[in-house]
Amino acid sequence: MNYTKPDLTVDVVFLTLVEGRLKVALMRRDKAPDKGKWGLVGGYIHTDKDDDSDAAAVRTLSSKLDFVPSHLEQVCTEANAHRDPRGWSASIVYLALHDPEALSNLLERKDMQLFDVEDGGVHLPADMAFDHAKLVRVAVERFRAKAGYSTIVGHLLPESFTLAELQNVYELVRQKPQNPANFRRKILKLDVLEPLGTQHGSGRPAQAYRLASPIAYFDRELA
Amino acid sequence: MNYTKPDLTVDVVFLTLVEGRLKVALMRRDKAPDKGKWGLVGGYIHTDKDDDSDAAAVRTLSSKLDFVPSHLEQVCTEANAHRDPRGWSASIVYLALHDPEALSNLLERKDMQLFDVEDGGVHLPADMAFDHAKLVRVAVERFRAKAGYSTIVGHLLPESFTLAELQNVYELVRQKPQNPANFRRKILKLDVLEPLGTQHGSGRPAQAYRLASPIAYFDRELA
DNA sequence: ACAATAGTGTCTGTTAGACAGTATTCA
DNA sequence: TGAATACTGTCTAACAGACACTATTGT
Repeated sequence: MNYTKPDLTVDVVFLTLVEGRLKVALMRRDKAPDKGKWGLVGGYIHTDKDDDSDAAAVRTLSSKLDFVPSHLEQVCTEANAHRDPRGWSASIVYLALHDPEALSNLLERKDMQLFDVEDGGVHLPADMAFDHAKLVRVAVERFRAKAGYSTIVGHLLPESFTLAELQNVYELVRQKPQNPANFRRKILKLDVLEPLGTQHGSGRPAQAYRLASPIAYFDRELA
Repeated sequence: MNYTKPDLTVDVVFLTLVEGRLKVALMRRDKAPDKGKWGLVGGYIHTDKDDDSDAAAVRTLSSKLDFVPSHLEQVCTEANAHRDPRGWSASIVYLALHDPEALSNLLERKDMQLFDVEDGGVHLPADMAFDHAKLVRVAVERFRAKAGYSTIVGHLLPESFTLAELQNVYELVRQKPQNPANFRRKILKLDVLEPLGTQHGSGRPAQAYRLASPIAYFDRELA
């Protein structure tokens, strides 16, 4: 058994929704390699502190952003000889989602910024660290796909939301307009929402809902 | 940066279909730890030989089984402090599929055997190595789910197959009987099959097909 | 001719999509 | 009262599921 062990890291693609556009949180790297470039929130797995890779992702988010998002799931593992100039390396990629409300204080940090991932990522920084542009693309693709057959998009909204808000998020993520009457019927029939109070806006007040469980799956594409 | 690097391995859940039952290929471990127990086809990533983790999976299959399956995809990565008694370890889990035809010669090897994964895995060996029982469960679950909205099950059949054969596989994997007339209409309308010649059996000969592409996805559950 | 398997026609209930209409609030 | 937004009713076309029927082979 003579071979060098690869490095093992976690990288988190943290998405949120600002002004109707999907954004990813990137941090400016303060260390070589790729110092100064924008990269994902990530870091080495610490075998002395992390019980498993999920815990490593949570610890990384806590320590770098001081924040734990409402949804976190593993996407894939990117592992090859070329992604890091230092040599063979593996990164367990996570997708994180949270509503933007709680993020305002994070945005004042100079080393973190939200970048628009819409339009195929043309608004991302031109020279991102390592293969992180690809990791963003893969995670966003997975997210858009999963949005079609699950309630995952609920995590981009505050806990309590109206059907109009939910429909709006579906439309943004799936890039397809929905008919309000049909959207309402479809999602209510799925029985995944729990009614809360009413929410007041500029017209008739709307019934508020929350997700009955963190995530539910459908057997057909909803939107 | 002071921490010990975790071990990084690939483990392949190799499934095939024998006598109408889904089987997984397991090998008897010839080394400690867990020597003598049944485990997945797997091994360390060799940073000197493997360009990426997919290549490591292929090399492992080639060297241990002398065989490369028709379908191979990454499922997830299981990474924690407890799965290997030697310490923190990460395994990139792969799902592999192949029709059983080419496997007959492999079955004569004493260190490899096919185990039935049906009925919730009750026919698997009682004491499997490491967390491999869980890895089998996760990969089989993923496979059954993906079978519902893709042509992935085609890889459990020879390249050329009839609709009756395909329907049979769907029924086995999804554990739900299908109406032949409706199944035929649904799958043909999806336009994922390419007609070949005809295949003769004990009644009227059937049109043979093959997958038009290695895998295609549907927007609703097919079966 | 008959058994066996492949494939088609057609009816019915359910669902998706379109869109008109009603309900409830605020200014 | 009117603007704005929430919600409901209803029509139609498409589709899923059930099942009766026809087609083509081997024996």
